[in-house]
Amino acid sequence: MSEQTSPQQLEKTYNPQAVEERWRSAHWEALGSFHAESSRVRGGRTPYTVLMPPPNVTGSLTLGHVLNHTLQDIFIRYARMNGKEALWLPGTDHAGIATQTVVERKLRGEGVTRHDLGRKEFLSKVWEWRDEYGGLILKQLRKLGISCDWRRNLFTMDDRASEAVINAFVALYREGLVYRGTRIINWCPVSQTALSDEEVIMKSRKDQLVYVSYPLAKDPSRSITIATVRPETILADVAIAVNPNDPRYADLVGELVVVPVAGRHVPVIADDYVDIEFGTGALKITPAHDPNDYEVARRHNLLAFSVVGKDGRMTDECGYAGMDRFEARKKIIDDLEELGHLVKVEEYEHNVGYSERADVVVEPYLSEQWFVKMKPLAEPALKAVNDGDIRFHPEHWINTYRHWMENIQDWCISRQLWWGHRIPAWYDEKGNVWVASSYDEACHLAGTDKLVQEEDVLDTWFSSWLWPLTTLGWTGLHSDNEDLKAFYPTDTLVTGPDIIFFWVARMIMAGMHFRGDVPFRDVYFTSIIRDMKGRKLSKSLGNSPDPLKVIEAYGTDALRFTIVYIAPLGQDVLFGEEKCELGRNFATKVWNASRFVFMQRERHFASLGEFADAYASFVPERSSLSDSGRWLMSRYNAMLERYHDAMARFKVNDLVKISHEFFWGDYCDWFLEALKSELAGDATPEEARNAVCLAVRVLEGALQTLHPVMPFITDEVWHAIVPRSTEESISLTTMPQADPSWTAADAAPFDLVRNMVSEIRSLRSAFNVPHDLRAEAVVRVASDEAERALSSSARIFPALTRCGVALSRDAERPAQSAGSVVDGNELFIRLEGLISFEKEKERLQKEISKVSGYIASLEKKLSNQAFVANAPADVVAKEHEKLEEARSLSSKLQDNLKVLSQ
RNA sequence: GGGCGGUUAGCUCAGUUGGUUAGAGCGCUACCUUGACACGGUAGAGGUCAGAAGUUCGAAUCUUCUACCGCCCA
Repeated sequence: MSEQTSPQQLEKTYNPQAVEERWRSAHWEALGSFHAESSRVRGGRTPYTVLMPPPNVTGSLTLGHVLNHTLQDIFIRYARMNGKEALWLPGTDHAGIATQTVVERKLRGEGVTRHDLGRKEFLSKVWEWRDEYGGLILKQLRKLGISCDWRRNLFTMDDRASEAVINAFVALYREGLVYRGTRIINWCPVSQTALSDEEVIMKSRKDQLVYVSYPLAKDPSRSITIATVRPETILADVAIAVNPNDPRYADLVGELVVVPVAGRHVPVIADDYVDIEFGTGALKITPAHDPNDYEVARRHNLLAFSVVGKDGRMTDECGYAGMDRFEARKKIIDDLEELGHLVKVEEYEHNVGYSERADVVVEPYLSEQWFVKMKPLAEPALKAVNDGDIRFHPEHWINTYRHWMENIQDWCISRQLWWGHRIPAWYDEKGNVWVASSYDEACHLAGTDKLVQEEDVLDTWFSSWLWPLTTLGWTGLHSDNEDLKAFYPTDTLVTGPDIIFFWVARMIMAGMHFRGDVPFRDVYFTSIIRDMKGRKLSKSLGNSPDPLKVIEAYGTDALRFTIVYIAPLGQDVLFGEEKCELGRNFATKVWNASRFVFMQRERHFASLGEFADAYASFVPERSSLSDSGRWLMSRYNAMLERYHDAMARFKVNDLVKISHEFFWGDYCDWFLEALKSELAGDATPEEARNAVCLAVRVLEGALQTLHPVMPFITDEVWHAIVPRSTEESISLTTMPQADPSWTAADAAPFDLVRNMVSEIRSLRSAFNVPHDLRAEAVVRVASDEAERALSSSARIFPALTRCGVALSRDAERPAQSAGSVVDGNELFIRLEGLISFEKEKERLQKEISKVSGYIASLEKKLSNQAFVANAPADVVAKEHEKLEEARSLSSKLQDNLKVLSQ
C-alpha cells in the first residue's frame, strides 16, 4: 500500500499535460482498478459489459475512435460508479486484406513479393510486423484514459480466437450452413481476392452506353441492337435476350445471331428478366461477367465462360488478351465501329461497385468459393430485434436492419489471401473435400493422409462475428466457462452505423446460433464525424486532424468533453480542432472554481484534518443552509435526476450538457458568487464552515457526474478534497443519486433574489450607469415571503449589483429613478444625474406595449369558448394566472409612467 | 426506383407525450482586469421554426404534398 497522497493545493494554472500524466491508464492498470471478475457476479453484483469493436491492427487513432471509445468509457465508468461489475473487453482485429497489403507493400520496397517468400515465411513476416506496429492503436487508445480490463485484450488471430473460428466453421459446415459453390462473386483485381457484397461500395460513374448491332446468322441484312456499358465482355456473350412480351422481337426468338468481333453464333432467347424499357429492349447475356446474366443463362442451359482474368486483364482469343479491361473497352468500341456494328454511343451515368479497400472497379468473377447460408441464421436474429431483446439507439436503424435481414444473401467467406484463418478443409487426391477441426481429424474422415489443405483463408468478419463469444473465452459449440456465464449477454455495444451489416447483424446471428442468446442488449450507433464543411474526414482530403496533436494542444479531457458535447445521438457532427476550446475552457473553469472552493476551505478551517472531520459528518439540512444553499441543493438534485434520466435514454450528449450547465450556470455563476458575499459578511464561523462543506459536497458530486466524461481532471481535483491516497479513485466512488425531497420550493426564495439581481443589472446597463458607481435601489415588496427572501440575502446585492437595496412594503417611487417589476415586486433604482426622463419614458412605453400585446393574446385565447371548453383545466388555469400577472405588471408599469409624466 | 435522416438566430445545434412571449454554445455589440477564472464576468442585438395545405380550441411539434441537402439499399 502506498501512503502517497496528492497535493491538496491546486496549481494556479491548470496544466492538463501534467494532470493527465499523473492519472494515465498505466497508473490504474498497475493497480488493477478496472479489472472485472466473474466471482463478484456470482457473489451478487450485477454485471455490465461493453464490447470494444476491435480496431484494425493496422490502424492509428482517428477522431472516430475518440468519439466511439469515449462513449464506451462513459458507459462503463457510469456503470462502475453505479455499483455494477463493469467489464470492458478490448482487442484488435487482424484485418486480412489491409494487413496483408501493408506487409506486401513493405516487402515490395525490399524487392520481394510474398510468392518469393512462400506462405510460411510470409506469414512470419506478417507476425513480425504485427508485433512491432500492431500495438500502436492500443497505445494510442490508452492515451484517451479508457478504463478497459486490459488483461483480457484479445487479437482475432490469437490461438483461442482461432480455435473458435475453426470450430464455428466446422459446426456450420456439418449443419449444412457452410457450403462450397461456383458463383459470380465480387473480385478485387488489385487485392486479387473475392469480396463479400458488403465490402463493395457503389459509386456513381460516368460511362458510355454502347449500342451494338448483332447480324442474324441466316440473313446478315437484318440485325438486333443491344445496349451495354461493358462492350469488352461481348467476347463472352452466349445469347441475346428479349422480353417474351416484346412484340418488336417476337419473330426473332430462336434465331441465331453473330457476335460481333468474336464471330460466334448465339441464340436469341426470351426471358422475363429483360426490361422492355431499357435501351433497345434487347440484352446481351454474358453469364461469366454479370450475376443476373448468370441466372438467365442457367435457366436456358447456356454455358458460361470468361474473358477477364484475375488481374483485370483480358484473356480472350480475339486479340485483346493481356489488355487491361478498360483499355480493351476503348479498343473494342473502335473495332466495332470499323466493322460497322457500332450503332451509337451515349453518355451514361450509373452506379458501379468499387472495392472498399483498393478503390478499383470490382470485377464480377465466376469462381468457386465458400459461402454461409444466411437465411436460417437471419430468422432468429431478426426476431430478437423485432421482439425488443436488442434495442437500437437511435431506434430508426431497426428499419435498415430489418430490410437487410429480410433480403439477405449468402455470405462469401473465402478470401484468396494468406493472412487470416486458413479454411479447415482438405482435398484428397480425387478432389473430395473434408472439413474438420484439424488435419488429423480430416485424415481420419478421409481415410488417407494424402490431403492438401484449402489455400483460402476466411473473411476477417468471420472471426469478428464471434467477438462477443471469443472475448469471453468461448472456443466452440459446447464450450462454457465462468466468464461466459457471468458476462454474456453483454450490455452495450457502441459502434458506427456503417458496419451494421458487416458486424452488428452478423454478431447477432452468431450469438443466437452458437449461444442461443443475444450478444448484447443495446446498440448505440455513433455519429459520423465530418469537417467544418460537412465533408467526411479522409486522409486524401487532408481534413483529418490527428487526435494526439489535439490532445497535446487542448488536453484529453477537453477533447473527450468536446466531442461528446457536439455529437448528439444519431446526428453527424462537424468537427474543427478549434471546437476543443469549449472543452478546454470548461476544464479551466472546473479547475478555477475548485481552487476557489479550496481557498475558502483553508480560510475557514484551521487544518485539513479539521475540515476532513467536519466534511465526513456533514449532512446538508434545510435548517442549517442559507437560501442560496437550499437553492443549490434543489438545483443539484434536479440536475441529478435529469442526468440519470439522460443516461437511461442513451442521451450521452444530454448528460454532458446537463452537468456542464449545472456546474457553470448554477454552481459557479450563482452559488459561488453568492457564497463570496455570504462568507465575507457577518456569517458565524459555524455558518461559514457549513457553507464551505456544502460547496465542497456539491463540487464533489458535480465532479462525479463529470468523471465519466473527463476522467483526468476530476480525479485530480477529487484527490485534493480531503487527503486521499493515489490508489483511491473517483472512478471507484458511488455516483450520487437524486434526492427528491429537495424540490422547486427550496429554490424559490433564492430564485427571487436571482431575478432581482438580473433586473438591477439590466437597468444599470440600460441607463449606462458607470460600473464603479454604487447605486441605491428600493424594492416595494409584494409579500412577506418576498420580504423575507430579499432581506435574508440582502448582503449579496452590493457585491453582485453594486447597489444597496432597501426593502419596504409601501415605498413611493423615488424621483429620478428607473423602475421595473420583478415577480410582482416593484423595483426602483435612484439615478440622480444619470437618468434621462425621455429615455425612461420611452423604455416604459416600449415595455408596456409589449406586455399589452401579450395581454391581448391571452385575453383572446381565454375569450375563445372552444379553448375554455376543450383545453385541460390546468392549462386554462395557467393561462388565467399568466393574464393576472401580466395585468398587474402592466398596471405597475403604467403607474410608473404616470409618475414620470406628472 | 425503394428506404432512412435532415431543413429552427450569422454558424453549429437543443426543443421530451401538441399548451413558452421559441432556447443553448460559438460568433457579434457595449461595458468590466473586482483576491477563483479574460480559456473570465455582466448586459444586449439577432428567428413570420424550408414552403403549401390539412387535423385541432391551440402546431416548431401530428398528417399529406412540394422543394432542397445527406446517407443506405436496388
